[in-house]
Amino acid sequence: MPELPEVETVVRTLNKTIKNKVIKEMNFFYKKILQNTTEQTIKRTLENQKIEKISRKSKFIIFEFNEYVMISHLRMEGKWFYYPNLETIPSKHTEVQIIFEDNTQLMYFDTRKFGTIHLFKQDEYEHVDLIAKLGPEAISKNWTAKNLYDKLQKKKTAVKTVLLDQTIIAGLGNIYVNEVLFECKILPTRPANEISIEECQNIINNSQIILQKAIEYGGTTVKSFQSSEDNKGGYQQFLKVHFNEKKPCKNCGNSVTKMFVNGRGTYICVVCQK
DNA sequence: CAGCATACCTGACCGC
DNA sequence: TGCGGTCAGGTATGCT
Repeated sequence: MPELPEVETVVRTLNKTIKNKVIKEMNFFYKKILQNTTEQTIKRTLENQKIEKISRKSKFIIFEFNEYVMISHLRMEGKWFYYPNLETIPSKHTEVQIIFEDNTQLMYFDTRKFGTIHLFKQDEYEHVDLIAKLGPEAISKNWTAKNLYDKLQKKKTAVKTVLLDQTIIAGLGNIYVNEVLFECKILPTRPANEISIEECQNIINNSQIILQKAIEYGGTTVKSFQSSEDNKGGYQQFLKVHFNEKKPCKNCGNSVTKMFVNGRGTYICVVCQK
């Protein structure tokens, strides 16, 4: 499901619904979701503990407890839904059920089973590769044109592929990178080392504008993205090229083309993007 | 190390 | 109706 705006939306929703709740019981129906721990260990560690807050690092959701953090990555289709009572019971694609002391609950669903959960000590997680290797956040002020330019200079692959590399820049995914490159009038297939410093500045500016706006609208609902069961994203209406194959380009009216770059669906206007 | 292919999974959709 | 192929918001791993 999620790129940075969708994950941010989920985190905001979770802070409204489950912050300060104490876990009574955790159930894992798909145990392979646990990457660096076991069902027995995570239950022993987190049951009876309070979720102090939920934060985000790039596309990772961080459930913060007193001494530990549980880190969830939704990958393509993961969803955390809150239910105010116990009437909803786990179903076919429920992988995790967290029941709180007040008999409310949180469930994790993931049809494709790509999502992951890690358990770390609170004071160690920022230093593990998973988190430490991430590049600057696409919406942070620390991301400068010079910084991006220097990184792109070292790569000969398609600029789109490099922008999707989370160790270069964290938070862009396939939808928004397509939108950003369209807005910048840059062909996704251009070799990264041929992107000028002015174009780097343009990529940064447009990434920040697009991601911020997507956050305001609660993300983009593709198929089933929802931050909660009754809350769908609203950014789809602003997509200019993604999902717009054969529709007229919003700038010039030429038909939007779909192609593949490094195996990912890529939407462009061949007239506007150079 | 760079760059590319493949693996991880399931379901929806399309053409025959 | 069924079958086979393709595609989907992501990332880790392994090959050349």
